[in-house]
Amino acid sequence: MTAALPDNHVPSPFRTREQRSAERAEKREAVLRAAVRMFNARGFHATSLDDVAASLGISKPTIYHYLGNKEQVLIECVTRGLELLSVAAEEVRAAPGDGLTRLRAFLHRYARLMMDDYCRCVVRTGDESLSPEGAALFRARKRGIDQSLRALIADGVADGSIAPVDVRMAAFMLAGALNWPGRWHDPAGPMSPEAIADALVDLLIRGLAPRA
Amino acid sequence: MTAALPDNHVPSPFRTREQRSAERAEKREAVLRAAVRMFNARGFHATSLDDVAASLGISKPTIYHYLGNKEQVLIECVTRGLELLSVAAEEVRAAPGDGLTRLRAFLHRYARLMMDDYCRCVVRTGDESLSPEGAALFRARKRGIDQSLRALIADGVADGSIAPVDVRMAAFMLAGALNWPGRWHDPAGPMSPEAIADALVDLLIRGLAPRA
DNA sequence: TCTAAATATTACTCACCAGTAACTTGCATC
DNA sequence: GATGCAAGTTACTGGTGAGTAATATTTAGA
Repeated sequence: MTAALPDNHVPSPFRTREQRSAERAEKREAVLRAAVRMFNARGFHATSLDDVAASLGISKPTIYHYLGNKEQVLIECVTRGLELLSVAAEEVRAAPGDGLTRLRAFLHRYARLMMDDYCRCVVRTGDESLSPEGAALFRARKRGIDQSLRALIADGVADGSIAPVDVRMAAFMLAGALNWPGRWHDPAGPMSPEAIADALVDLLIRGLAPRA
Repeated sequence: MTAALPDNHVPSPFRTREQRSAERAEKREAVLRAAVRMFNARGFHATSLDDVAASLGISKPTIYHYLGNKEQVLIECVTRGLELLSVAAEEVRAAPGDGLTRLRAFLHRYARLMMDDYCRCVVRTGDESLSPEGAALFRARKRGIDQSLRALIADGVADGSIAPVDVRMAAFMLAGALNWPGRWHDPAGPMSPEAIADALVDLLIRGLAPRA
């Protein structure tokens, strides 16, 4: 965290412009982090910004100094989560391999991400918490990820590495199964996100029927 | 709806005691039905009892005439949903057949139920909406259903009709995949609950990998 | 040293909503 | 027909929480 300092440098209590701007960004980040944790634990409506502020040892107007209003706090949180998922989707789509290999890679990353605070917030946030404009944006970004997922499935069906399934329905099924950990996973629990992702992806690809 | 009437009977505007009691039950039911729809559409916290009352053309105190408080409204709704799921679980557990056959039957009924208002409410309601006592009861009943699901999977693994999977993880995966329609399914959409259930169960049993 | 911006606070306003009190009307039974 | 219960109403209370105004304090920089 600390940058390399010149010889015999006594750390100055005075900050440069960049340091101040970085500090501001860090504080903003801390607010979002505290907020997303509370939203996930207690729900958006049941969490007051006073609570969030108190958990950081500050007062509510300080939050308004960094973020416009309560909805913007939520939007920033879900946007961060959506960004993580989108990046995963893009990277996998650009990778080589047949449909099933790439789908498996995506599912694995998706499952692990679902145990991240911001991604959990994406799954736990319903449209009803947002204003019409916010909800429209939210839906659009989710649709983008869903379409990446469908494209991967369609590729696999086309190249024969995936069984000839209904693409839309398969995408719903996979999303449901992989979103669920966002609701029940306990970070303090015994299973690591990695192990959970392994097990889930394997079950989804192979199914429950015994292999002949 | 109307009972068989004696010859030449002119319907009386006066109700018997049973009729009045049935009417009361019917009105109570209508309140729950209107409430669960709104809870599903807008979320519990975002729905006021004034809104629910207005949608029925009555006033809020009337709701309190039939139900104790807002939480009790929610509890009645989720209890109805849990009851439907429990009954399905019990019937399937009592039925004959190998593990896979019975599991498939349960999954199918579960998937269809998930498109019922009360069952959707079960999935969409988080513990945070309830008081500690309410949440404990809610969790206990959900655990019961989960254990039925696990028992069915374990039976199938034992008799060889299901691949040797991790039972806990498989139960999580199945629940996630089947709960999801409760969030996205649009009753006005083109696919019937029956068709959705068929497709999902098939995907879950067979997996995405091509059959050899 | 003086000023302006950034950071934070206390102390409010305003709206919404759960829940209640007190009252009205109508039906049913004695 | 008097009495009492059931079903509703209007009009309130009280609490909570989003968002704001006014203000204090620190720090950067001229």
